[in-house]
Amino acid sequence: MELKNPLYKDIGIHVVSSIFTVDDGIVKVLLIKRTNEPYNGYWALPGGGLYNNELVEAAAKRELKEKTGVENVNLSMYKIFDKIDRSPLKRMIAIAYIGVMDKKRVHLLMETNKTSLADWIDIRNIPELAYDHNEILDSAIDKLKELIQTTNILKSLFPNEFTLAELHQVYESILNTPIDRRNFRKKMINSGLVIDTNKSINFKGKKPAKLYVFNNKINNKSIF
Amino acid sequence: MELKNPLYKDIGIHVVSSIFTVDDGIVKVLLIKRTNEPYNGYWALPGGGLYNNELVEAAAKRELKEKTGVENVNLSMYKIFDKIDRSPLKRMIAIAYIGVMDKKRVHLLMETNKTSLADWIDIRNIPELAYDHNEILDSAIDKLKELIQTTNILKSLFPNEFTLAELHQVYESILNTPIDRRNFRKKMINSGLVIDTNKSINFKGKKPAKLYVFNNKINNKSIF
DNA sequence: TTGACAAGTGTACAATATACACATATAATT
DNA sequence: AATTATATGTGTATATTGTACACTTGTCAA
Repeated sequence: MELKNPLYKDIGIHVVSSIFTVDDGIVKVLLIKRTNEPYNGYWALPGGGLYNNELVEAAAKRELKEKTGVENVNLSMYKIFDKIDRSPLKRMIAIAYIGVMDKKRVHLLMETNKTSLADWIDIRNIPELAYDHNEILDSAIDKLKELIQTTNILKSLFPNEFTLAELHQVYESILNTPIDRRNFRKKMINSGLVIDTNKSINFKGKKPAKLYVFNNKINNKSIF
Repeated sequence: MELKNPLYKDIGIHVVSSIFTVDDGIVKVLLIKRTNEPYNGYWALPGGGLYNNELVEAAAKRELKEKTGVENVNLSMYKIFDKIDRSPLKRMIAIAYIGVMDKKRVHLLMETNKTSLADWIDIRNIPELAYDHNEILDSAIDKLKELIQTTNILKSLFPNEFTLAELHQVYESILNTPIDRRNFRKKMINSGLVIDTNKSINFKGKKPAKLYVFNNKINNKSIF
């Protein structure tokens, strides 16, 4: 096909991921510290350029592994960031993904690899990020709030068994609002998002708590 | 920034739009007949390449106007289509948009312009389309069903006053299911999506029907 | 045995959804 | 002028779901 605009080939495609975890009630996002220009020394969302022979989501996963060491994460595309000047060197269109991980199951590349040092950062205390990544992260947080109410995205945070008390605390942390404990239990069970395993776990001095797992089928209506 | 993959610059970005209308109860989509290779003679969704100096949504609007004559349409990005071989000549990533138009307010370019002839096609009778456009259109139809229940996207179909009977017929056509007339009315009014104008219109031999307009604020919870 | 603790369950009330029936305004007919 | 056909407009009883709130239970430690 004939292309009208000679600069057409000069648009780059980036993938950017906002990976969240909940660490003892604190919602955190996975950031990398840049060690080269542009934005040398700034924190940024992990991401990078798309290769010609890979799918966009595969690129997001590859960059995530290369930059942070995190792998085996489910990603959902949620938005495109395309302002002309959002990257200083050349036009870059960012395709943004969102994901959730269990921090404890991840080994971060804490040694400096070619470009980055990764860490989990409290979302209530995000510094000035490289590029337009503050804007990308803000919209990812909004999307996360939506996704935990309509999908089983938190399955990645609790890949195995969990108690409803643990899940309750995560919902309150992410939605940043108190939720009645008893109604939360009813809604979670009725929504079909979680399944009773008929097993339970003992904590010292407390009544044993039932263990649940996430359902694999994805629901479609909002829980709250 | 150093790019690892020498083929990186060879990925093209396409925009593709699925524009819907409802014509006497029939849901139709705006297609163009291709008049050059590849897929010469096939129907296709209107779209084309992104220029270096324009926003993605602006490209979708520009291509829509060039290929069909349709302008002043609100577009919503809903998905990316990125299979490696979805376009035969070079790798093309399609960014897909959805929109709604009042057919009566549009003058299509029915004369052949450089590449296309446009027409409204019944979605129950879609032919084999160029590229992966059947797949793109199918997912657009699903998205349309979702959007009419959570946004005022149908404002484009009824930019001015309308009766609830007219709107009711459109909902039944798009959702392809009967909806109780009285409950539809209550939900529509209570949802805040529509506003009573306190005006009415007379049809021969029938009780005058109240006229409504769409609210500009966008709701966020499903109506049905 | 008792107390502390968080887990687990129930219930009354409010709000919303659903199914369904009758009254009303207009124009054409007699 | 009264009657009729047609689609508009409104109401209500019931079921379902959401919300607010209180008591009971199982374990460990004192």
